[in-house]
Amino acid sequence: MAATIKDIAKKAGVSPATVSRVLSNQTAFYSEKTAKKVKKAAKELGYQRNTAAVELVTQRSKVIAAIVSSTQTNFSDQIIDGIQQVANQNNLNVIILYAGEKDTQMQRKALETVIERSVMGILLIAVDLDPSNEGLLTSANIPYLFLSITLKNRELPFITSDDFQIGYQATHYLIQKGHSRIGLVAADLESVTGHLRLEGYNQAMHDHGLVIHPEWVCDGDFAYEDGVVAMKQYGHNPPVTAVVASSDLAAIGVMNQAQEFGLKIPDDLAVISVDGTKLCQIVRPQITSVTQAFFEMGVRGMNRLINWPAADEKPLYTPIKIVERQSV
Amino acid sequence: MAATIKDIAKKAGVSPATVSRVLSNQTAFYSEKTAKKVKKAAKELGYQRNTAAVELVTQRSKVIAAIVSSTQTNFSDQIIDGIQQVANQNNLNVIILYAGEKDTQMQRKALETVIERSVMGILLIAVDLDPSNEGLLTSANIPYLFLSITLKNRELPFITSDDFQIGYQATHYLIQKGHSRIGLVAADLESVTGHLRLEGYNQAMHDHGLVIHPEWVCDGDFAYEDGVVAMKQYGHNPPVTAVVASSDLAAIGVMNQAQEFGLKIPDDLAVISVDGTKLCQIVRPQITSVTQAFFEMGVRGMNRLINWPAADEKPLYTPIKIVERQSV
DNA sequence: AACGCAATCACAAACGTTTGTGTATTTTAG
DNA sequence: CTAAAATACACAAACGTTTGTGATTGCGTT
Repeated sequence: MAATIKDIAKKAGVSPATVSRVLSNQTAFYSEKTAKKVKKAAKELGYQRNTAAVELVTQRSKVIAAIVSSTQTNFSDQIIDGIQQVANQNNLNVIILYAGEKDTQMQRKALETVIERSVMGILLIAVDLDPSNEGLLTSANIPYLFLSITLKNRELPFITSDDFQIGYQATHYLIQKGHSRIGLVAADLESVTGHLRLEGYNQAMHDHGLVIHPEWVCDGDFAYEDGVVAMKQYGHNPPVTAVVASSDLAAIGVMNQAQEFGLKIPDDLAVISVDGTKLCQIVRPQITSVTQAFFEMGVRGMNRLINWPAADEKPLYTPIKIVERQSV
Repeated sequence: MAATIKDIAKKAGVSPATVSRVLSNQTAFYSEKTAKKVKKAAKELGYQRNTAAVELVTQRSKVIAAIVSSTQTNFSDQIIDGIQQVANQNNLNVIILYAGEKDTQMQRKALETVIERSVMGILLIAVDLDPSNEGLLTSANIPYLFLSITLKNRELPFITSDDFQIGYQATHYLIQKGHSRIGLVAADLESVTGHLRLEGYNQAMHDHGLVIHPEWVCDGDFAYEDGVVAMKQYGHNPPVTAVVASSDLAAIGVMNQAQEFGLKIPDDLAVISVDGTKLCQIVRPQITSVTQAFFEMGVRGMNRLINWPAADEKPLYTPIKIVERQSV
């Protein structure tokens, strides 16, 4: 059904080789006259290039794969925006695949899909790769980069925010505002990310001579529900006067549950969240947050992939900043 | 670098043809003994199939493309979840592409990308296709389906909610609750979707003998900001006692601005939104909504694509239901 | 011992493109 | 006016796989 390069060649009275060179603008190889004939024929036939054939012969593709885990909060959109922007500038295509959350099978399937297609680069957004899938990725001979996650395996390249700093600065900010009894919510302690944030939190407490109460930190998974269960654990008379929540959604969870308890935000309980997505601006009170540079993560990730294998760019971390709103 | 089927053939001492058949489980063609040898060799070489070659020769692919426009609110995640589920059941791959919002260029590029790859089906999620790109889509000879949008061009197949019913039922619900002065916010009147919802709204008002005030309907684009500007237009002493907002985000916008004005929700102003995403549950007060069956849209869309070209399934609309929460 | 039939495999063509190389044709230089 | 150089094109191989068809083997039956 679909027209091929040979059909065009026949119609224009030239060889397929010439058609190919015209269509890919190899200006040194053809005259303007034949170019016109070829382009006209191509248009009339509604020609669409067959990418499979192109990639087969050229042995490379112009697509970047972004593998995203379905996260509780939706910061990945911002990262993908950054990716898209750079892709457009460089005439690359971006395809996005879902890898579930902590779903080894889906991770594997997504990886196999993109490796079989031999994409030119793989960006893994917030995916905590199962060790059993690492081999697949590393031996595929395709540039790859983790985004928005700190990994156990430090050999794997990644770009993210400095999670220790996130924990430290959030806590430090609350201390500066006069708080000394500070909780940590939805910490996700099994992950490196969560662990580092906890360390930052601990360090900040320690630096200011505050005593650390392990029962003030609540585990969780960045989810809204984790925020509410944490707050329920604190109870009507919370032992803390402020909490740092590890995601915007978790922060909303604690705020809602706190209000359920009749507590006023920020007077009875101050809240600072990490991420700083639009959610912070649309809830009331608006949430003061440690805002991450997600868009920039996407941009830098793409640039790094494009310039592969660049010498190791040093700065692995995108900046964070505290945006003051109404919740503390 | 990467191992091919020929390498395996050499290593296992068989022909490439046999390797191919073993690897694709054409059980009628080989003995268990050679199968073992082949599989062993394949594993040792870390073989990954070259999809470009496969698709070139078989002339078909196992990927479904989902083209999404970057929407204000994020219901597309739910649709994609539905798509993914069916895809997994049928051993298909899903790739997602962004088409910007009302960006003709990006639409065209996304379409060309998937057509060149001759995917087996295209799902367009909430993309309002520019007429200039219609030809591309329709002449590509690839099954396609629009999701979550009502189109001007009724020739194009789509699955969505019944927008007239959305407008009608939302309005009717408010009337039943005793309201007679009802506004319509962020209506997106240029789109068919917005137009139909307005018709539903008008019809419901008319059916109950209520007078229609055109100045009570505010245009917009489903965005949060559209909600706040609409509310600002209504002012401190709004002429309406209830509004239907055309998205959850827009509803939050009016609610926030209303509270800014010192109005209590739902006592001074009732709000019903359409969509019913998780946002409705996490804001306070929780928003009563006309909830759409996004997940089901994805599922039905996929099934329709898979069974292409099925006889025209009749029910083009997925169900909607009103979920009562706290905002009216 | 000769035959037929499965079972198992190898051969080779085909998919649509890119690209190195060869070959006419035209242009330029001397 | 001739030779060299540049231009414009065609030929054909190659990419990695699938699949129709033909060849070989081994077995059981007479």
